Amino acid sequence: MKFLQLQETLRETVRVTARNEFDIELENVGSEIPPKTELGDVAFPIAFELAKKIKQTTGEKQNPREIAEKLKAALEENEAVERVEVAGAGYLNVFFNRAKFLIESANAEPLPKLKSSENKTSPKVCVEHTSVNPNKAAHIGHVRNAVLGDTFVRILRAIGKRVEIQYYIDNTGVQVADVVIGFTNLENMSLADIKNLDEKLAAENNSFDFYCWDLYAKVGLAYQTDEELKAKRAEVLHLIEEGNNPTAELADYVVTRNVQCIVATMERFGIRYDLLPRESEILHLHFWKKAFEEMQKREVIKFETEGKNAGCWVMPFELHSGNDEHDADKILVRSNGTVTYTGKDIAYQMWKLGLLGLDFYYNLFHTYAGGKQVWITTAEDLQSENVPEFGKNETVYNVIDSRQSYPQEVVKKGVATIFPEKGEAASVHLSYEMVALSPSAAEELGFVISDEDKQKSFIEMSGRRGLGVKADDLINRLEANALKEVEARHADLSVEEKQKTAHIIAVGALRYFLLKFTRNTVIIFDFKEALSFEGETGCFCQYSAVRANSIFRKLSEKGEEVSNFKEQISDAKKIAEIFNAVDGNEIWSVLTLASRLEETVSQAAMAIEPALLAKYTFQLAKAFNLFYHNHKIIAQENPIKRHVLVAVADITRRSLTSALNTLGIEVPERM
RNA sequence: GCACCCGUAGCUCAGCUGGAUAGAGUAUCUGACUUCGAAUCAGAGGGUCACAAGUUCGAAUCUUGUCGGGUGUACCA
Repeated sequence: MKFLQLQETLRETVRVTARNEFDIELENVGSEIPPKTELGDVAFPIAFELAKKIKQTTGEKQNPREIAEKLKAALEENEAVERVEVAGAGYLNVFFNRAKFLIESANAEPLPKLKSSENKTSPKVCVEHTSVNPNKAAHIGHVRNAVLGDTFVRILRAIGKRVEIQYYIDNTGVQVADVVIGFTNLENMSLADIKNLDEKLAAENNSFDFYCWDLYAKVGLAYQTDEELKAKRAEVLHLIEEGNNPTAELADYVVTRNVQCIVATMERFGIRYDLLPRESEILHLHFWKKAFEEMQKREVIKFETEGKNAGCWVMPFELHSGNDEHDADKILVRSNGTVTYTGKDIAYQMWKLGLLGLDFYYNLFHTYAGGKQVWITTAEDLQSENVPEFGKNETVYNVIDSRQSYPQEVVKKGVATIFPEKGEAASVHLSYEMVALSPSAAEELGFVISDEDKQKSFIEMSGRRGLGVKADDLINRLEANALKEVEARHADLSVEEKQKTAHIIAVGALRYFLLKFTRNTVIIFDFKEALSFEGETGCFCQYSAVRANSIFRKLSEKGEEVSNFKEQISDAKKIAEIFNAVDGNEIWSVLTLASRLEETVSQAAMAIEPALLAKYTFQLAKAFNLFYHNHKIIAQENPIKRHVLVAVADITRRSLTSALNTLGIEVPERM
């Protein structure tokens, strides 16, 4: 809608007037939403600032109210503006022409369809998220990562960006080695045995990643007493990295099966990927070697010949001053010649930004329902056809929890040091705080909590300890609860419809629960709160949209279609009377709130904060519920008022639906 | 030690680049289904915005300090 543009136009008017009348250049003109509709639709507390600046430049003392009067006249020239009031010590409160606004909004899209997201030549950005190690099932912490990443993707697309979604597969890390050791040493299984087990699990309706979850925890436990087993880890890790041997083959099977499970889990939450880049290819296709050469050529790393880092290649840093215990420099190549994770990450980041000069080979990994494809990298050229163009991104957003902000800083600064022409702005760490368990939630999961842990306000989840809420378990519980509610309300629906509805509600509940917290808030997981369908929840927002839709279903049954109403919304004078009536402000405030979606999405994109959109969606749903209770639409007798109410309800439900979809939440038919 | 994050109602959290009377949800209490759907709505109580100083027309928001909590600071990933 045109709320955003109107606000920008008014801002420009303020800027121009300040220049012409007072010879003052205003860089950014702040605006705010007045606390009450009665105080206007947008306010500029700019006169105070102008008074100060005039005094600074000319020494002349001017009354803010007089300054505001001059701006008021200029703002009132805009025909979308009904009037401007100067309030308090110098607030400029702008009131829009309500009837005109409604007429224009009735036919506008809540989020304008932007062509550039489909334009193949416009610059592309990359969002990398999920990054669950492929050795176990995903837990709720991983889901926070994926939901944040996925929602940010939807926000970027809504503002017209082309986006590439990657899930990095760390298939040569120690976690994978640990599970491999579990299979080969604790369970004495061969690859064939594992395949048999996999089939058996599938037949029993158990999943491979859940099995690995338990096995990984067992290995962790065994390490505590079995030094010999722990020593085996380095050996297995080396074999996996090297490739082309039975251990690597076994590891590859385990990894691929886990990735399949995790991709399927995420699909349940509406999360899909474009590409799964694997660490093994970064090694085998010599990405690191190329990056290393580039760093040497540009002289941004040095070989230490003495001191405690002797024999290592390091990247010098002044990130933090460093002291006796901790070095300021970051080791990229160990003294034994192997590359650290951060080193590999720099090479990967270079590739993502199109700076490496090398590329992967690709193979189709999976085709989603509806035909969308997800690709995986390979080390050999498999002559795949119709491979999309990956990499070469303008900007890269890495969704990684805040505990990794130091290595992320190294990657960002590292790449920027190697390629000053690209700069630091191209690498964005989309950082967020972890999901932890309250001691009581951990006990509820059946874990024995130490006295020390009981004292803590929260307990970190740990794959190694098998401590965590598994994503599939949680969504299963949510679906079961939702199904009970749907059955109680809509017994007449078919089983499929009930299940589909329960699924949509469950996803809405979980996604909203994870998105309503701002990124740097630690979520202390609480079952009661996460499982709730009441209050500030996704379900609340969905319910609001469902009720709105049911009004239009009823209207449609009576043969009244929305398009007819739009045509009848034309008589500005009569519409104005409705808005000027006692309950006019209430109707108007829902309309203006519904018109702020585009602005909110753009704010969420700028601030990289999906919670802004989640909060807005809830506010809008709440405003609609109030409107719904106070105004009977179908029964409304005054025809003009009825048209206005229908138009406002329609604009609101479309905005609400768009907002929810941008959060990855669907609106069911009935619930 | 150093770096980053956090401290707002009993609890869980919002509060945008400083702006009008600090807001939600939840919990507690009270009311509303013969109505376009009660997974809803209305009302009540509940605050020294950790503490102190500073910046200014104006501070929960910015600066500094103090206290309390978290995370990181690996030749782990």
